[in-house]
Amino acid sequence: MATVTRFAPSPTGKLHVGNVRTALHNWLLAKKTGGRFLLRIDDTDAERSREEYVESIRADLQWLGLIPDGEERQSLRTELYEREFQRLVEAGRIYRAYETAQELDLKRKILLGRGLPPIYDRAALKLTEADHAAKAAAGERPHWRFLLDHDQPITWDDGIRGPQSFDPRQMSDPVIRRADGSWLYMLPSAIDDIAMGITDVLRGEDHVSNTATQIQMFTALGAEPPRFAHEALLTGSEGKLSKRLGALGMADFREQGIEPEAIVALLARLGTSDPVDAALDAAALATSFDLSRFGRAPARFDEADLHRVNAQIVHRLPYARVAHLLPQGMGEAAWEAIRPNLAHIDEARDWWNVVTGPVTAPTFDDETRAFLAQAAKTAASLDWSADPWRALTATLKDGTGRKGKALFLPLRQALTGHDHGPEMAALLPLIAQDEAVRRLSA
RNA sequence: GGCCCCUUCGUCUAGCGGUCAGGACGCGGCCCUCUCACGGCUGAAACACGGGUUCGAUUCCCGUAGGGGUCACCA
Repeated sequence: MATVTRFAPSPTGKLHVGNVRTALHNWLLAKKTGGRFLLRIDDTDAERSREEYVESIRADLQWLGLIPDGEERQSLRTELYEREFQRLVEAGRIYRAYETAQELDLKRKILLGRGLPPIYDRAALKLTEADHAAKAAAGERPHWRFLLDHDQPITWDDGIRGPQSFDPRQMSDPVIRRADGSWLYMLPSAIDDIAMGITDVLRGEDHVSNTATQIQMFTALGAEPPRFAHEALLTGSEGKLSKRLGALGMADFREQGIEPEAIVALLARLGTSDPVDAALDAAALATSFDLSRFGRAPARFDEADLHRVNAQIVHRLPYARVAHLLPQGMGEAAWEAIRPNLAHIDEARDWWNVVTGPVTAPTFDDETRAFLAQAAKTAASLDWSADPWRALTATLKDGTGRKGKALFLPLRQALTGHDHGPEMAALLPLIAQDEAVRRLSA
């Protein structure tokens, strides 16, 4: 059976590096075997879900090149949840409860105070039909809990963490539906994973305890649980996922001149034993993607690393990929000449301005001015279409005896106004001959 | 606080009782070179701490410290 993975964000905020990393890994896991990667908008929480975030999630995935092979939206699937819910009620796996949030909170605090784990006491399970009728008569509507099977130990072989086992007696029966009928995360997620044919659930380790209870849901729903893997979370340079990093969205990176390829390349490998590969094509990263290479300790995300990878990526980007981002008139030859000197694509403009001019050269001493005057004369007589830089420097070398830095640096400075920059052999042909002569004569 | 996971160069990590503790990124040096970048060579750089077990611990066990996660009518 082909691999089917899913990325299931709740649209309560913008995607940050942590989310994106999980999305990417799911994409890689699916594509590695030619499987499918699905997007599921987990918007059961109507209070916190916002349409603008749904759109920004889609846009960010698009930008990153993580195109979903399908999209579902939980708020549109409540009929399915209702059906499955009824099945579980009839099977006795869901029961009614009436404690208020405040009461539950109090119970938890009491348990905690006595040094006991804050597990729900199942008081509502002991209610009789008469009790329920009385509650109803008093206008109290129940919320609903999933009944964990205490006699069924929970185990799975985690793709990253290895064999896992949980004792359901140590866990609370999760509330799955509010009194107003709205859904909580836990059950719809399991129902959808079944309905969508998800074979592999890869998510952050903040979900391991959810996996434990959801495994019982899969079983109760009559389905074989998918494979699970939980990756260690990312931390910022000062531990945790810093507030700053958590708040940084893809749009912020975009504005900083970070290319999606750089984010993909770094996040694909960070926390694994594979070296970062500045690949332009995410599919190439998928081939070597392997859960067994993941560490179990939280990895640090360093923005400086991202900028470094970005520079490597920019140095490899083909003209076709960037043409629409370049200044008017800047062609492929110019891009290839300038590209190695860029950390960000938009810096191409600076070097293109050097090509088109005007440039401001430093002040030269008399001897150098004489040399440059001779260079101007030579340049004027050259065939500009035939490697003018080589011809120019060769002629001047013979004519003046200058060599090395003394030969090249003044020419570079006069022609570009800088003492560093792209290779002159590639840059000079881009500068018009008369313009070059003018700069050398100035 | 309970439970779970984790701790090897600055960073990401390999290691699965005996290794000069390896690689990658970064950093230093050299080479290449008109500059920057690339590339090549090279150098510095780590087993959190304390007890065990063992002929021998980075590796196994216990403890301490530290980090992360989780214990919601959030996802």
